[in-house]
Amino acid sequence: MRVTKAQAEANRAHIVETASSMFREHGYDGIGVADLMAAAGFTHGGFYKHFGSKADLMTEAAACGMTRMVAQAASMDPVQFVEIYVSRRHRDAPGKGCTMAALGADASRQSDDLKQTFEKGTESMLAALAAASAEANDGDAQHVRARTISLFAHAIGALVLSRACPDDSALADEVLDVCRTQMLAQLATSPPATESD
Amino acid sequence: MRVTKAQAEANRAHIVETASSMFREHGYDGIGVADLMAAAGFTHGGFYKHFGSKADLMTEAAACGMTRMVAQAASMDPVQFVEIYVSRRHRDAPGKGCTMAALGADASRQSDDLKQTFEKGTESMLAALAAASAEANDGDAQHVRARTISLFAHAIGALVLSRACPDDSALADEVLDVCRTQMLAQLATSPPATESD
DNA sequence: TGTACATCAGTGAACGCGCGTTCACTGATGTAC
DNA sequence: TGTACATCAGTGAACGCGCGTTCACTGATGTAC
Repeated sequence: MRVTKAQAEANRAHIVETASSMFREHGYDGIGVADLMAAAGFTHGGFYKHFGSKADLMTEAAACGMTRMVAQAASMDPVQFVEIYVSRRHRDAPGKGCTMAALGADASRQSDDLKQTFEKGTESMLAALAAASAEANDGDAQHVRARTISLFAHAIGALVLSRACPDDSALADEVLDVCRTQMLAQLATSPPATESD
Repeated sequence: MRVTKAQAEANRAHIVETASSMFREHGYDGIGVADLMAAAGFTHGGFYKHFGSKADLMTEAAACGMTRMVAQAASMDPVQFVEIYVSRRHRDAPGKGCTMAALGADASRQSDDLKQTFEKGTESMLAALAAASAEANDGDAQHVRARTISLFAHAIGALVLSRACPDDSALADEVLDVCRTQMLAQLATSPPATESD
């Protein structure tokens, strides 16, 4: 049952998107090629017509997930970003959320190829966040970048810490609330001249 | 070859400690029972004389790793903690480092049993960090706790983000440096009355 | 303090299952004339 | 525009390997007398 070239490309893209979500939900080792293909509506045999290996799909899925998140972040100011990112909604739906928070720790044990994708995605993310931030604090790009990196790391940590708690854990919610408040307070302060380097 | 009861307990503890380190390095799915036992100096057959399952060992290893870290943190003030935790040395040696940073994301996809261990460990960690912090800011325990949670999350995020980058990545180092600076600046400011809730 | 027996930590082979990957096959699509 | 043939996306069975777990066995330790 050969399929239109355009259809084949669409199918491939659909597999990548499905995999991106499933990997975030279950981790790279928590979901198999057969299950991924089934979730996308195919049988596992055709997998290698599209990808060289599961590792290749992991890389493509990471790039896909990062790109999608960057597109979202680009349309927000930092305050909106924090409110959406550091939320129960995000924490409870990793399949729809940030690839770095869900898979960053996994990536650290995978190939440099995959890590390069994470690094590139991070740079894109920082650019998107800094662009919105720069409007307020234009002038000191270095400083904006530093604040943006710190903000992103803080948000990731809040999600990781909150997700490591059991369901209905009071601490899990407290972590999100406390970190969100802290981050918003941080954003509210105009860039202080506390810079040293 | 039966072994002294005391020796058996020592062996068991050694397996747990070895596993704690190996899990942090390779992830829960990245290392097998046979390899863990071999690393501890045994063959895999005896594993089930000590543990009911691999999942049980995961929980014990997490508790062990957390306890060890809490003991370290208890002897530091927050500034020391930040300087040691948010460092290249820590990032590059996950097997000797923080269980939450290495396995928190993995834990979120595991049993509630394991997550409860992570939650308990986190509470102990917060207590240890807050104890040192409280000396300076005694009075407002609520506020100290909030700052401590935020600090810990920030530190975890910095490590996760840095580790997701390839070896010799400039961004990986930048993330650590920027976050460390930010966190130390945060600690330097006396508790501001910015509290709202 | 000895002796006989039960216990059980540790060994190494084996089992069974799941997973990544391969392969022969199908039949619609693409292409050459 | 038709026709004949090559291509190749997708199917489903099969392979081989690794992993968690089980089991029969060993022999030193613990225990009862």
